[in-house]
Amino acid sequence: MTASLLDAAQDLLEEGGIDSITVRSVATHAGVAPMGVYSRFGNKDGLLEALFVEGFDRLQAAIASASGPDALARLRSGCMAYRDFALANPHLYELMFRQMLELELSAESLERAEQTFGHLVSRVSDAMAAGLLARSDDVDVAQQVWNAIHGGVSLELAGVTFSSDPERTFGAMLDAMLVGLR
Amino acid sequence: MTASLLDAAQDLLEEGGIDSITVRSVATHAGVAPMGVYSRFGNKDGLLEALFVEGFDRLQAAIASASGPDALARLRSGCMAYRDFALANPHLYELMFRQMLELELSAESLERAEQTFGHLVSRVSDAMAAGLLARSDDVDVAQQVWNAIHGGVSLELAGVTFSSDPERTFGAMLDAMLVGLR
DNA sequence: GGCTCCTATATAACGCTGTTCTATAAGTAT
DNA sequence: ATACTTATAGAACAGCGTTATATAGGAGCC
Repeated sequence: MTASLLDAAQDLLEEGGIDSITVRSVATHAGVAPMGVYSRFGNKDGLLEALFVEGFDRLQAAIASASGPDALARLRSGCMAYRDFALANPHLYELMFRQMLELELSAESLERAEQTFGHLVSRVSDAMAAGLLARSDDVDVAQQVWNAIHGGVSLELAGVTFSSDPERTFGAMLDAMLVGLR
Repeated sequence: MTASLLDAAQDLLEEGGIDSITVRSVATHAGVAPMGVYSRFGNKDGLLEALFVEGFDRLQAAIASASGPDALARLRSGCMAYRDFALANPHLYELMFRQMLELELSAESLERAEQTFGHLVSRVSDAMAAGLLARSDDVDVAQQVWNAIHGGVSLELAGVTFSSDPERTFGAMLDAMLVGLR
């Protein structure tokens, strides 16, 4: 039941964006009465929070699956996977970062999101250990990288791209960043 | 009348965020009946679009006012001014980029936003002309810079900063970016 | 000046939203 | 088999954006 509600919400999200997720639409799509959302998730925000967590888990898996010949290549590959995930799940990505602004999320949910960031920190740390990035605070550098890739993805999803080849521009930004951090 | 409605909307936006902007609340705050919003702006989206345009105009002014001893310093200073603007007007900044996703804006409104980007392109172009950045497509490079600073600002506004000193981290990201583009 | 027409504003209503309340059905333990 | 707890269904409430209707005000003309 709780899974079917989540599935229904994801379907509606993919199909019609955030606004098409309403308590009634999700419940109907899952073949349940609206009250089902409240008994399972407390309220609509609880349902959105579950989507938030699932989104970060999937994002983390996408980053983790990236590979490469050396630590810096794996970092770069993970960042490209980050972009691929966002472009493949635009509405989910939007929801994940909008909820961060609007909802006050539970400690557990925030930790799930931080775990994803932790993966990025590890990759940065590995690259530093391999001498491929200048040694400094790995969390700080990971934050800088995340800033850049999140911005690139956000503007691309918003349709604000003045580049003819967004993927190439994204890669070029990433390379400039990594060169500057070397 | 149309100015007082805009002022009322800005007041409510600053005070309570995007959700506190409702047709009724804005009209009441401006001492007008709800219908006034429709006669002046067509509908609520028209009002939000007016806020969007005004936001980009103010952002452009903030970037333009930045100065420095050379072209690269002026570019960097403009980026820092970009961050200052966003932190000083968090809800307005959120609205500006959310509307880009949700509303389909008029051609004129989009052009106003593009003018702001044009200022950034000019600063990049100047830095290239002065030999302080590697010569390449200025629009493409400006996009990369915008990606990075928008991401940094967005995550900071969302409260997703694992750095102890966000301003320093933002500056470090910017420097890494500019070094990589040299 | 008085009358007509047009425009703009106010009021009420419609359909939608999230949420809550009440009553009914189902399932379990004794 | 009965009693009690739990979950579900349905209606109802306040708020939202929007629309339709009715009323007031001002401009143009005789």
